[in-house]
Amino acid sequence: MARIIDKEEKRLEIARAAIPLFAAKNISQISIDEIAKNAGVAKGTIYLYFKNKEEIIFTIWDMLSRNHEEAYAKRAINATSAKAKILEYFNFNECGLEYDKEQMITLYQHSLSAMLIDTTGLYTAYFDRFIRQDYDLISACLKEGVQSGEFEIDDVELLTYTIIMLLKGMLVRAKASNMHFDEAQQTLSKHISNLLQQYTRKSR
Amino acid sequence: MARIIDKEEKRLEIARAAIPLFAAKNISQISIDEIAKNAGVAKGTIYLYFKNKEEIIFTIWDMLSRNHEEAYAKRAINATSAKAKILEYFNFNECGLEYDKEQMITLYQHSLSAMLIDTTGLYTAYFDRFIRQDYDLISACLKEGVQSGEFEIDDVELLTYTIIMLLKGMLVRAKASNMHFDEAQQTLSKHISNLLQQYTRKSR
Amino acid sequence: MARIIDKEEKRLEIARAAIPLFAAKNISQISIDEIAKNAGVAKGTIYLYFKNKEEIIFTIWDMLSRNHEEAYAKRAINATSAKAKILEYFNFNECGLEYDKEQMITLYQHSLSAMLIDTTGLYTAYFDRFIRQDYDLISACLKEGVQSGEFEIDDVELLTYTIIMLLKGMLVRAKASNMHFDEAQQTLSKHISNLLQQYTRKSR
Amino acid sequence: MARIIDKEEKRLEIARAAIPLFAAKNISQISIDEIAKNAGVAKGTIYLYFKNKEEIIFTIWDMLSRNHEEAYAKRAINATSAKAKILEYFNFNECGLEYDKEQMITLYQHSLSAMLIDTTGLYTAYFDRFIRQDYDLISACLKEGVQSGEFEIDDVELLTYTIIMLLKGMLVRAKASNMHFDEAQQTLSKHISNLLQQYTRKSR
DNA sequence: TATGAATGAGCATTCATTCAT
DNA sequence: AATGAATGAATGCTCATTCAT
Repeated sequence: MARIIDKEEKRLEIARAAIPLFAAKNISQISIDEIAKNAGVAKGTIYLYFKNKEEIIFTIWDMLSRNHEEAYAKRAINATSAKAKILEYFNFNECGLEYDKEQMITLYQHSLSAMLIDTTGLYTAYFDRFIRQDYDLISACLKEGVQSGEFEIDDVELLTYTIIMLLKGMLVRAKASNMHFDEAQQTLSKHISNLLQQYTRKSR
Repeated sequence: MARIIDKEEKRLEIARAAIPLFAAKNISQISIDEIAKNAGVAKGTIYLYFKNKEEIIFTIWDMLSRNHEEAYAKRAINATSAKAKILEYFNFNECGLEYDKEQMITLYQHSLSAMLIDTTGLYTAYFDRFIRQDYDLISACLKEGVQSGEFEIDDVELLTYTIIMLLKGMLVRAKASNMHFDEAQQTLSKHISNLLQQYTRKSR
Repeated sequence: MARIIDKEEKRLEIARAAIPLFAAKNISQISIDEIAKNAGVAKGTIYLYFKNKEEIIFTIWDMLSRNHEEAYAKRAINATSAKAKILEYFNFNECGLEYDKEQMITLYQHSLSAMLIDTTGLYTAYFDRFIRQDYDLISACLKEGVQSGEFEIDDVELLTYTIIMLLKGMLVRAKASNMHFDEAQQTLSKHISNLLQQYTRKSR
Repeated sequence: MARIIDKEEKRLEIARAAIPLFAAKNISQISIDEIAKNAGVAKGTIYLYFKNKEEIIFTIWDMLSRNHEEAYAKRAINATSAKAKILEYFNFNECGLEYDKEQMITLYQHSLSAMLIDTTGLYTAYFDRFIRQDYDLISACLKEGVQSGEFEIDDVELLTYTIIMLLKGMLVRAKASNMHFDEAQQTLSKHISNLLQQYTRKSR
């Protein structure tokens, strides 16, 4: 009998151990050797769990994304308005209690960076999936808000994309202005809140 | 004097010759050798004009930025409203007739990417300067619009940043959705136009 | 006793399962992992039956050699002349019905290749044994032919080696010219037949 | 001005320096590092003169082949008979005075080995070219001999290939029997001589 | 007997930069 | 000013073999 090992758990463990590395440096600047040492395994062991370096970063992004989704699912229940729901979706405070928030934002920025120079289509496709997810949720909220009379919106699609673009824009600005997580989070919320205010029915 | 101009001209020539390369590939994927061959000079010669690879890309970005500024300066004269002025500022159609538009947007995306993973602060500082330029111009326009009664804006700074973030967000979205220049340009204009509409005084 | 037979049988089974692999690729390009998967056992199990990778290929070559010997033994009975006997010895058509002929010739070529770059002496010694076997049989046939008046040969040893070298040369030529088994077999037979013709007593 | 360097000469120098390595070990067992150190240059320098490892070995083989051709051209003039010409063609004694003969035969054996396991077609194509060269020369000699009445041959093509195959077979046998150059050379000559004797017109 | 997780040495190739000419 | 030959550090990935279970 071979050693009993939860392959999936070990996989995630290795990925988790690599998070600080990926948050500190550019993907291309991180060597498999470093990742292995950080995870406390040999170089070859990495390849028992991941096909290549890219798969590691994708795994990390998946973990973060799932964490965010789960955290949002819990909090969304308490959201009383469509606006609150959307703001909650863009609240990255409570997702991934276990992870450092500064690391999280950096990872997000790195994923954005990787996508922007992607020539293989791999990163682009991966990223596009997330944009679609965001699109579905936000447009659903907006439509719900329109239905309930909370919002008055001519072009829901347009506004949905405006909001999505604001998030990406915020990540860029946060990096350029050297913002910390909290400031970036607050600024983003303020922007979205202010934007939605414009579409909120005044007569109520 | 003539010498200095010659030297500067050769510098720009080398940089210009490298534009297609930088538009086609990631910065890290372009070798000095390629740049030298494209410029028709020897590898060592590159180092007579540029301290390192990064200086070349900065030079290119400077060229593009200057082109855009100049093109905008010409067109801004004809803009009758503050809104028109802002939209004109985000019109990248006429700047740099000599450059391919698709290349331009790609270069912009690449600069964004480089900034997002910058650990030296070099790219970040460089990028931040552009954001500040944008900020100054847009906020000036908005204030002008408020003064003239065209707009009604509570928080000019906030709106200024919203607009700036929309541009960055558009670049990200364009890459993720594999948009071509024209589509991206039109979409951006529509977003900004729609946004400014919300702040346009209705009673007129 | 039964145990031992079982063990030997499993050994051969693993080796047999590896034949297509060794025929398709160079020895150094085949991993133990592949061999294990092809045999339906775990990697570690391979090492219970073979000391190392080389032992596997030796086992395969032994199997093929034995098959050929057995097939020849059956057919040799019907050979009426010394010439026919020799030609029969170089007839690889009926040996190893179970194996693909193209695979067999490739395996032979690979063994030749391995021997030619052998620095350990392991492959060389192994190969030399086969050459000796061939030598014994062919020279015996030739002597028999001389005795019976079928042949007229000055230097039996020389002719024996000429024939042996023709076989090796044929394998080389078959690879270089991308010949299939049938063509190679026919060409070889023709060469040997023609050669022996020169030593056949004409006055009969 | 850059240093004046005879690129082709340096290329050959590096290749020449690698000969003992390629004679001592299998191609795949030789690292670029070793080749560089043997040539007294840095690893990267190798790639200024060769596209990859294979190009080095091909260059070496080319050198040997050219040497042999040149040496043969000189000696062939003195050959009085077709038989002498052919034997001279298979005399590797005087070609490449500068090279060690044992190394030469080993290199030839290694080239054979590489071809026999070639799956890319690269080595096979390279090798096939040499076989064709041999074919052209030998068949020309044989035809000449037939014309002059020296030989009586039914099937020149067949005999040509027999001779070619004998050379390849000799290389294999030399390795298997651990022969040194001189012995192998003499044995080969004897085989060919004896073979051609069979086709020599007796009535003269 | 059988497993399969873990190991870690080994290697071709690229490329920014230097500097002798 | 211009050249381009030379450098050598840096790295992802494979795989035979071991060994705890």
